[in-house]
Amino acid sequence: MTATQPFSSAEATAWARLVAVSELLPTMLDAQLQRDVELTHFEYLVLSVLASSPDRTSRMTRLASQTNATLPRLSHVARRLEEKGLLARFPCPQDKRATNARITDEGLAVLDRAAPGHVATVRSNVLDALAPGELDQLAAITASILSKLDPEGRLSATQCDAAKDRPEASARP
Amino acid sequence: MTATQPFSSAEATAWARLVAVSELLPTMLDAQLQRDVELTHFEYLVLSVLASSPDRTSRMTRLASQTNATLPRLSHVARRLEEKGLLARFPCPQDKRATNARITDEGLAVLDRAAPGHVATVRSNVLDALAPGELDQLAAITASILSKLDPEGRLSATQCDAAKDRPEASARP
DNA sequence: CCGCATTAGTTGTCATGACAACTAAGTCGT
DNA sequence: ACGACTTAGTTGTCATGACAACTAATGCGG
Repeated sequence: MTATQPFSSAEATAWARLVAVSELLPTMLDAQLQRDVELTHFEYLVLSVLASSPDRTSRMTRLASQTNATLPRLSHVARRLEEKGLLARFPCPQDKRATNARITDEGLAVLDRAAPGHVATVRSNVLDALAPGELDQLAAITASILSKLDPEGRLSATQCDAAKDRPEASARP
Repeated sequence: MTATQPFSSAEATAWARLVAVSELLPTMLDAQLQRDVELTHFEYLVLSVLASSPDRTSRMTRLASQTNATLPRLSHVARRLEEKGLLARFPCPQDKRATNARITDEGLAVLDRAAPGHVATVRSNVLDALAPGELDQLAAITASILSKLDPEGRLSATQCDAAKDRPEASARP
């Protein structure tokens, strides 16, 4: 009723589509990984971050920020992954408060089994859709948005520039 | 271990950031709306679609596709919104299988109360972050991705071009 | 070196989303 | 006009995420 017309037509379009993508993309990723290897996309992310971490190990807090998650969320997932034998937790010697998480050999195996299908899904649903030039635009736009969503730059993707520094790293997707 | 290097560095960066946005954005939207008006972002979307529908009414199936949701999901949410008095459901006279959902006066009131804060959040977290030109790039990129995620174009945002056709409509954000 | 604030994690509760199973109404072929 | 098929929607079950409350270890000021 109030006459305020908050978004311009162009803004409304872009916003509606971004919302749709944020809704559909996670669902699709979860569905594919669940179907193929009984893993959540978030679990996959956790494992893949660990796989490319020094000594296959990361502290819970750091792992949480690397995966854009809250600590409680990660803690629950770590327990489940541990029960499945894909991950091991052990106390950090230096700081007895802290917990280290390490991916097991079995975890690596599952990851290797999962990777091809996951990569194919990402390609066919996202990367292949982009016209030349749109990849860099997407990187720039998401960086802008993340700088607002995560001002402290605590979370992984914002630091993702760091990943660019080591292009030879055995980066799992 | 397998040497396949599935994503290029640029791809990995863009992808990681898109994943981060898809993770953080819905959480942030839910948090703001929940705090301010005890509404999920999805509930807000449902109400706002209804508010700009003819006769404030839409059929469940259509409403589901307009909000990028599955029918079961919408059904649950509709029941909750009905319990809160923000929405009314009644059988469609023409097709007795179908159910119409209409937003109530109270629903409109809540929506009006919610809109300013929501719009401000969207602006400050997303739209304001974009450099000139990036808005259109974002619209184009998300359109491309949606054409893969939702090939049939069943869901709202893909049809969002239709929204462009009626720029004077009392579109709620 | 003692107490208070801070940091690291874990656990419990509750709401929400996906999926499957089900009911009911319309449609189509013969 | 009758039985099979399809469409519309609802409901139940289960897993997952957010948030709050809790425990435990560290660090800092006096």
